[in-house]
Amino acid sequence: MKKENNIGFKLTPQRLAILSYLDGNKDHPSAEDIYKVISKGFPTMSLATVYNTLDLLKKHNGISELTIDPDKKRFDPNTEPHHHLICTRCRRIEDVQTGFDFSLPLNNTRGFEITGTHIEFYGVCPECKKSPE
Amino acid sequence: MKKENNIGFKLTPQRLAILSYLDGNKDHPSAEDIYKVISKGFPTMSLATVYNTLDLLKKHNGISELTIDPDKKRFDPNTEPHHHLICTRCRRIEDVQTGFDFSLPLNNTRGFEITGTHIEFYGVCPECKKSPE
DNA sequence: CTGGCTGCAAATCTTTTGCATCCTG
DNA sequence: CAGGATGCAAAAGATTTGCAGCCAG
Repeated sequence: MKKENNIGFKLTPQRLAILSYLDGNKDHPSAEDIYKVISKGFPTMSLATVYNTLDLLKKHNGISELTIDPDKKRFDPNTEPHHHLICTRCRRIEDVQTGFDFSLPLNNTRGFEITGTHIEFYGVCPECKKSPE
Repeated sequence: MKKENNIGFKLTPQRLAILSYLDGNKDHPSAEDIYKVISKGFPTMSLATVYNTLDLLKKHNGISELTIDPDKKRFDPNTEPHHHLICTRCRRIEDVQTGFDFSLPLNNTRGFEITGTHIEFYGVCPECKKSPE
């Protein structure tokens, strides 16, 4: 079988490692996070390759890039529309499935043609609530 | 923007320049944007001072930091709760006043204690709609 | 005089890019 | 051999930090 998938790029061992790490991952990892984990069992992995692969996946709609974290980009293998719960203490990010979709009242769109909506719910997660401040 | 800034820190000329530039500003400028504008009429302004002042304002709730732009932090002198319309082509960001506040259904909070909500509406602004792609 | 502020430069951190090398077909 | 992929290192951008000098109270 050809080492090529249906969307036009080669599935090299490095890319497979990244793909399998991301598959089903709910941690919204950064490029660095991904690199650290994968390079343990895959010493030749390069950070540049991680970024390359993430770009590739982004372009092919395999992942989405989150702008939630002010310090770095995070990536989400869940490309279905959904929202996020963000802990303001530990920066944990959890998915919130939609099912309560929300539209901007038409008189408020300022002439924009709306193509998507993302809601961020900020709060304190159960873990952090246990310890004061 | 809150004008209680006398409490706790000095209003130096540099800080006043930054404050007056931000006051009422609807452009959601980055630190660099602020620096570029102010340093024209204020040649001794330093980028570090811009960052220092922005940090100070952030701590005193005079501004909020937006995580909307993947490439850099942007700052918003409007500290009232509100949401944003983001043009995916030109990256323009416009305010959307609330008035349709939105709560996460209780059974979805995953144990988080919600403290705030921010909605991002993505779309194409009137200007960008004029020109194809 | 003292402490806070400024501005410069250096340092950090994240992300991108250039390029030589290495497959793989 | 050709083209894509990898990995290293350098570059680029944004932000932070260290520090000496300055200024106001």
